[in-house]
Amino acid sequence: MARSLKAADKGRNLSNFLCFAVYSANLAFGRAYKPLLDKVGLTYTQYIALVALSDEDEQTVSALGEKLFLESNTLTPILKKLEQTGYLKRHRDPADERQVRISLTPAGRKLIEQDLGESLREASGLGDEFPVVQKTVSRLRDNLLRNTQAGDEKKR
Amino acid sequence: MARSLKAADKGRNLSNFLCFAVYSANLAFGRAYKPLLDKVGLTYTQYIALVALSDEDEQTVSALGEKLFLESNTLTPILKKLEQTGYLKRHRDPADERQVRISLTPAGRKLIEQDLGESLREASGLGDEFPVVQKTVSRLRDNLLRNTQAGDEKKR
DNA sequence: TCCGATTAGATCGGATACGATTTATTTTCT
DNA sequence: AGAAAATAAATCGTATCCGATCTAATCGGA
Repeated sequence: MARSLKAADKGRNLSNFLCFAVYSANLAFGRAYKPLLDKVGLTYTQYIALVALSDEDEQTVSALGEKLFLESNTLTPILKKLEQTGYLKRHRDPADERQVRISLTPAGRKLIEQDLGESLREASGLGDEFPVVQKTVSRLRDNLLRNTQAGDEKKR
Repeated sequence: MARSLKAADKGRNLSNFLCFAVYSANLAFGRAYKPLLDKVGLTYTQYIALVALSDEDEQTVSALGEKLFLESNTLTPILKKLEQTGYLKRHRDPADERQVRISLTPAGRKLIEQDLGESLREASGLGDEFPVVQKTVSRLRDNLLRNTQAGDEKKR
């Protein structure tokens, strides 16, 4: 019954890569959210950005980027699109014209109140493990950023 | 000691979103791999594709796509790039000219043998949990695909 | 057999990620 | 005060993802 030691057992097949599990789970989340988000005309990333913005009004682009692990090169186009769609407003901070402050509009806030992802809690099939997995994966992320060059610019 | 019920406690702040944990962990993996992959001139997705190809020679694009949860619209450009770089070869199947067969070159196989991700096992900080998390996240992915519209076209 | 349906890849357009650079503003240092 | 350094956001080019469409090859039924 024990399998012989073929190439696949050397630890290099896909299922042995944690990075692939995370990569593909992320794709799966994107697809699971798609039908829900299509109804409100949002993409997955746009939705996540709105959730982060619901924390607090008048956040700057970099503060938001810190929560989302993204920078202005990625965020600026997304925020401009969300402004066009009417879910948020952007304006330069009069006290420091370099910064752009972002706030949800009532429409944006209303959208977040709907808790679109709730139905996916069941679809995850994790049951009581749900919060544990959440914390574990978050810890994994933080460890990776801390223990690799990925977080180096922060340390300087 | 108990916090009062503010907006953040209603379950909609970022840290309560499993999808965000997965999303950001995936970003973190991409950044952790980046310095390693830069040395061999590969991107994160290209590397994952090579790992999947190391399973077996002469895979078709759709067979590879099934492993990676991707389709030809995403894979074709990546595979063409990897062919240019010299890590794989593509050729039409003479028995069915619709299909393209893909195999690693010796250079591609040599690259995979190096086990580039090994050092990240420690950086993940998961210790003995590593294989458990791997399985749990894979299960999460499979459940999401099965329990949502995301996997619907497969059922028809 | 032959024509419509199916299948496998490829192509195209829109939306992220991200390194590198640019612009505008503010801070710092003398 | 004034020039250099630092900072915040935006811009640009490359590489994914993905829906929709296209093309070429194969299959299937009357």
